[in-house]
Amino acid sequence: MCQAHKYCECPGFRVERFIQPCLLLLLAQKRAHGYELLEELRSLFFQEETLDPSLVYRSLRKMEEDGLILSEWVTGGPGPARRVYTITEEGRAALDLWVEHIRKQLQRFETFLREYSDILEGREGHE
Amino acid sequence: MCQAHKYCECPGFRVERFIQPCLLLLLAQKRAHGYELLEELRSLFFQEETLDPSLVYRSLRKMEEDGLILSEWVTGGPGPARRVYTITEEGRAALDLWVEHIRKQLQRFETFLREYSDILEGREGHE
DNA sequence: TTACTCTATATGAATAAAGCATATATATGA
DNA sequence: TCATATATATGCTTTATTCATATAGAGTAA
Repeated sequence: MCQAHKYCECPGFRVERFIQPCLLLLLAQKRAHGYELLEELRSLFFQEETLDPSLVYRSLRKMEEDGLILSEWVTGGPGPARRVYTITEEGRAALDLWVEHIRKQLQRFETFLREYSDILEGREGHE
Repeated sequence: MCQAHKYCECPGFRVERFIQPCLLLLLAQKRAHGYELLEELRSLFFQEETLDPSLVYRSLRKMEEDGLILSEWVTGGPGPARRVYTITEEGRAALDLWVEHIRKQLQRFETFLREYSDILEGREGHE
């Protein structure tokens, strides 16, 4: 097994994808179906990284179960039938709470990178 | 069940704790034992939030298994025996890779918060 | 000396999140 | 007709996290 793979992308060496808040964010902008959301997630957040469609579809079903979004089947357009999702008021409230968590986590990341810089400076100082 | 609890701290509504990179970061600064690392994690990153000791100890054992850190028992000090960890070269390399991932994730968070601000402005614009 | 607390490490069991493989079906273009 | 893009979904497995609990040394207060 490739070492870089082992320490880059493998479980234990990845940062959570935060799919759920991203889906709520996109659905707060406009109603959309799963495949559309998958494409938007890829272009907006996960560019080069793989994003498993099953994770997106499963997350959507889970969020509907929890009352954060609603779905309805739309037929008649091109291609197969689409399940189109709409965010609920509960979903908007959940998004607002998510934002608080993401702000906190962002601060943790900044702390982390600051501490890391200090270590690098320490290394240089000893040269 | 409390709704705020359900949508704040419960599984599915939290941001990954990134314990492993934090442990590598702290051990890149100085060797330390688990309990010490637990306390440092709490004061530096997780202030008010609960941090389960079992997660820390289990992460440390996993990282030792993976060759990122080494441990030895230290007795003779006050209190029970401590298992003291030292980072390896492999561990330092893993930390460097983690840093890249955290920078990327930080950018995603910034994108997320920017998009969220746009939605809020949209709301205000319609008033 | 007993009870209590703090320090210190660890495991079993359950649940949640994520990844991998795969199935299904429609529509379109070569 | 065959391949590809669109679109959704489930089964299985692994990994991460939480909760509960066990163990034990050392210090301190009653």
